[in-house]
Amino acid sequence: MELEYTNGEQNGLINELIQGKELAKQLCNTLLSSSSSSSPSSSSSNEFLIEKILSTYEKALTMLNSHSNLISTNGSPSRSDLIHDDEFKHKPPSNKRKTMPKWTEKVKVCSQTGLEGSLDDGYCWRKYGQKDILGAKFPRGYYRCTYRNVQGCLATKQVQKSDEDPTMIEVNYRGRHTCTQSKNSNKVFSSKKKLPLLEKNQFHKLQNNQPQKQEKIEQTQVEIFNFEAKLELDTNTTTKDDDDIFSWFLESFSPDTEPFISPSTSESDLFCLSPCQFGSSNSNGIVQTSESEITEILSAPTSVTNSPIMDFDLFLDKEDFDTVFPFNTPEYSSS
DNA sequence: TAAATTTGACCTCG
DNA sequence: CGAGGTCAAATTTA
Repeated sequence: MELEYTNGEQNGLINELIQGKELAKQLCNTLLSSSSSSSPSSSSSNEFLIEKILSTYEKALTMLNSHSNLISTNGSPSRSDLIHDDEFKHKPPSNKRKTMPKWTEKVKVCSQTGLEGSLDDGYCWRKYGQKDILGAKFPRGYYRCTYRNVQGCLATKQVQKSDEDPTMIEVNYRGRHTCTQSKNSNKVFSSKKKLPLLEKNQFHKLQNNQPQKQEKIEQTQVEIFNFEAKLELDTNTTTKDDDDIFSWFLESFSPDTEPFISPSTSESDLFCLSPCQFGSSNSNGIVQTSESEITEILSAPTSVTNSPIMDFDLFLDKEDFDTVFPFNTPEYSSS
C-alpha cells in the first residue's frame, strides 16, 4: 500500500496548491475591493472564509515542503505521532489491513467551543470497542461505519486523546467509506450525540468526580459554537458570495488539474478538519496531519481519495457545499 | 423496541 | 506471550 510518489507528482501538487493560493488571494482582493459597496458584515465574512482558505493552502504547502518531517503543533510529537510514524516507516501493517488506506488526523479540541471535529466528521460511526493502550493515559476507542452491515462499508477509525496534550484528539482512519451517507453529513458540526463519547469514558476514568458535568459543559459549548457561527454567517453572507466561493473551490480542486483524484464515495472526511478551523481563528494546532498522512495522500495516485484535501473535488453540487459550510442551513441552527 | 454503547473475552500478529 | 484489534452479549439510550 505504501507507494512512493514521484518528484514530478509532488511538484505538480505544490504548483497546484500555489496556484490555488494565488487564486484565493485574487479572490480576496476582488472581494475586498468590491466590499466597499456591500455591507461590512458581508466583507468580514468573506475575509473569514478567505483567511481559512489561505491558511489551508499554507498548511498544505508547509506539509509538503517538510515532507520528511512530522508536523506538530508544539514541535513535540505525541506518542501517537511516533507510533504512527513507525507504523508507516518500519512496520508493515498486518496482511489483513495492508490494503486499507490509512491516515491520521489530529484535531485540537477548540478551547472555546469544546468542539471535536474528530468526533463529528459527517459520517455515522458505531463504537465497537475500547482499549487501554500500554503507556497511554487515555483509552483508544474503536469505531466502524454504522453502515458496515447494510452497505458493507469497511471504514473504521480509532480515536484517542493525546497523552501530552489532552486537548488534542488523534483520529486514525482506516479504509474508505463505500457507503452512501452523504445526506447524513448534514449533521456535520451539529451532532451532539457523538461528542461526549470519548470524553465520557475518559472523564469517568480520570475524573470520576464530575463526569456528567463535563459532558454537559461540552455539549453546551458546541451549541454555543453552532449558534455563534450561524449568527455570524447567517446574517452576513449572500447567495452570490456563496456561489463565488463555491465556484472557486470547484476550479481550484478540479479533477482536471488533480490527476490523482478520482470519484469516491468519501466526501466529508475533509471536514474532520474543518469544524475547529471554522470555529476558531487559532491556526496553531487546530488540525495536525502527520507525514504519514501526506504519504498516504500522495501514495495513492489513482484510487485513494479519502484524504481530506482530495475530497474537495467531490463538492460537485451546491448541496454538498452547504453540507460543508452548513452555517446557513436550517439543520445547522436547529440541532 | 431498535439502535447504540459498554466491556470482558477472544483473536491475530510480532 | 503480550499488545492491539475485534467480537458479541449485556446494558443503555432515544
